[in-house]
Amino acid sequence: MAPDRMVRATAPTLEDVASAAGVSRSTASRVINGSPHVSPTVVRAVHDAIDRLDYVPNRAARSLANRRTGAIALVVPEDTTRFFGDPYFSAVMRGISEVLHDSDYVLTLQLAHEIESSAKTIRYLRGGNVDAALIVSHHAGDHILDALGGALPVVFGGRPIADGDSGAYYVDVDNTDAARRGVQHLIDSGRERIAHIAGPADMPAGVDRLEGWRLALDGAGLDATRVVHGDFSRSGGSAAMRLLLERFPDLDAVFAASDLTAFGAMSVLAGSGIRVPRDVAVLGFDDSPAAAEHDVPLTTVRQPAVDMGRRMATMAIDLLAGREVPHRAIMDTEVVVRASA
Amino acid sequence: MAPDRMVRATAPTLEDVASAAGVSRSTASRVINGSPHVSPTVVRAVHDAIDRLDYVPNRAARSLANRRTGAIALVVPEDTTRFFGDPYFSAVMRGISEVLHDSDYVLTLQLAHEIESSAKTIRYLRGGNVDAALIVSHHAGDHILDALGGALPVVFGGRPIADGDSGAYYVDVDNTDAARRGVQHLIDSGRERIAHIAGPADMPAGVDRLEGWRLALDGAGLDATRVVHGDFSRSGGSAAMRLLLERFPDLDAVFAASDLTAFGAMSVLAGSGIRVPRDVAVLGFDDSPAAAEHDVPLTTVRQPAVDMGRRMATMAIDLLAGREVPHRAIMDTEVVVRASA
DNA sequence: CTGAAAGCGCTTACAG
DNA sequence: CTGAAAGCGCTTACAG
Repeated sequence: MAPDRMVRATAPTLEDVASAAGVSRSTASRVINGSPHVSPTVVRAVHDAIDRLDYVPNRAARSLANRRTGAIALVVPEDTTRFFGDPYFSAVMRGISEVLHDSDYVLTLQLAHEIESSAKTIRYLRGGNVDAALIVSHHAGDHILDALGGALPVVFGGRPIADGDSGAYYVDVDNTDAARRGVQHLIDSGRERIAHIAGPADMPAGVDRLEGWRLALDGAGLDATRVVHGDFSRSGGSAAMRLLLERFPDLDAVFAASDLTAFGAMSVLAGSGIRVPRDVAVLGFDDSPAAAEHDVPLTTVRQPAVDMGRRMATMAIDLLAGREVPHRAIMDTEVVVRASA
Repeated sequence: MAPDRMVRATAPTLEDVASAAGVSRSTASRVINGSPHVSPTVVRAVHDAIDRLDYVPNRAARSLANRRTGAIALVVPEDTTRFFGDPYFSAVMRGISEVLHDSDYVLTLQLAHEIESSAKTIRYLRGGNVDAALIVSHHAGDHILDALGGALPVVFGGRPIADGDSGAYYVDVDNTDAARRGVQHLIDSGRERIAHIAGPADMPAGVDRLEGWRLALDGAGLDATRVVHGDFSRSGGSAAMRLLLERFPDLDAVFAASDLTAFGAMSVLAGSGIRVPRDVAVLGFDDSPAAAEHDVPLTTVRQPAVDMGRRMATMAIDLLAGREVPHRAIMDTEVVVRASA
């Protein structure tokens, strides 16, 4: 077989496999696609032939014949600098990539960095280039869904804006409750003047976490006015912390809407000679890899980002397989207590 | 036309375009592929038909017929946490994505996060699923090239390890000279005890920058012994800085092998009450977006990461188009002086 | 359980 | 400059 393999200039086709196994093309195809109605002997023979010939099905031919592309798009409608700078997104992406890697789908990447490129992306998605789309963003809205017009299954990472009757599929956490529980930890450990560096007011994750903070404080009869908006970024956290210090110098705790925000805040606190957690407790949100490694290990609300990515991919695959899939998957969160609070 | 479009359940094919334009399928195909031998009138008619029908060529059919996939793979053989945590990589990726977005190629993503998945990646790349591969890594070696066996064009981001007669294509900067010039700036501003937090000893970028540091110090007759190895990460920078402070408490400057490393180092310096740049000057490498935004804006050696990504993609496209392409593209660097040094 | 045959939607020599 | 025809490598009813 070996010399045979070396002689052939072109890759083996299904035809080659079939004749090597002594069956028809149809049967070989059935084996490859795992059809249940094939005799064990034949299955054996075909698999042997495949191994011997080192056969890999031609994606294009298969796709043309069965009208599926075998590709799933990952769409990133965020500012890419921010996207890549946020460990939450990397983790989600990793989860997606893992699942797809173990499936027969390939992952196609669409960074919609420019405004005009988003039209191009829509065109690409509608053009039958992929079987489904995964949209990872903090603020993707329904307009994308509308623009897609149901042309293909879409799964969002994070509840899309204006999720009403849109029937969108998404995976998320209960940001409100997660934040509430995190802040409750602050309260339980005796903090009374708890500030919040919120996320953007136009993103569900930002709004919901702010709401959770408020709920916890209200529940404890504490003042919920010490709030400043950040943008989930590190530098935004620094700026917000400076503002907070100026406006509410009496604060004894800060709940940052993201770990990145918390890091920025902590660097300002350190620069101001304020000790964490002695003077000010700091609570983050994410439990990114850096949280545990920080100088002062960060107490934070963990959301299972990698799992969320895995789930997104799995939902898409299930949808494509025609399985029943719930529209929303809400993952568990957990308050991870370390040194900062 | 409109009602016609709404009635048809299935997407228009080349056949539809051809008949709408009153030409044969062959001719329509020629127009679409920009063949020079078509009469202007016909070109017009076909384009009109395309617009009217909102025609998008079927990728699979085209690929099957012309034996090209129209896809380029982005392979990331790095620990993904690190990959996404490093702004250099995001920038490269962005550049790649931009160019491909404007081309007819789609970007396919292969995160080779697990050891075993790398075999799968190789299989995928060899299996005719993509036309070319872009490998972005700090330490990709020739074994990948060997494993690929010349099955498809490959362009590396960063000089691959053991780049001898391998004939690899890559884009990079002259790390040695860039580092040398950066350190020279430190020397020119009067620093005399200049330490270095190096990158890993098994990565070209780490080794070359270390060499550049050494060259500059040697050239000035300064001592080149204050060195500790980091890993390009922020936490690695912190750890290395602590070590440096312990072993060489007299240092008056630090050249960090990456901006991330510099940030980690600066946080330790701040924590130790050491002022930057007054007590210790800090020089980074990258000029990542965060460099300018840092509390103490970072003086650093800029490498044009986005452009490097663009170049990688362009090289691959040129290679696929059969154009002559130099094996290496070395991009310019620049010492960006800000506050930290 | 298996095979012959049609068909997926393009591209590309080959003639003219 | 243009068309008829073959072919790319699969999948999938349709028979048997």
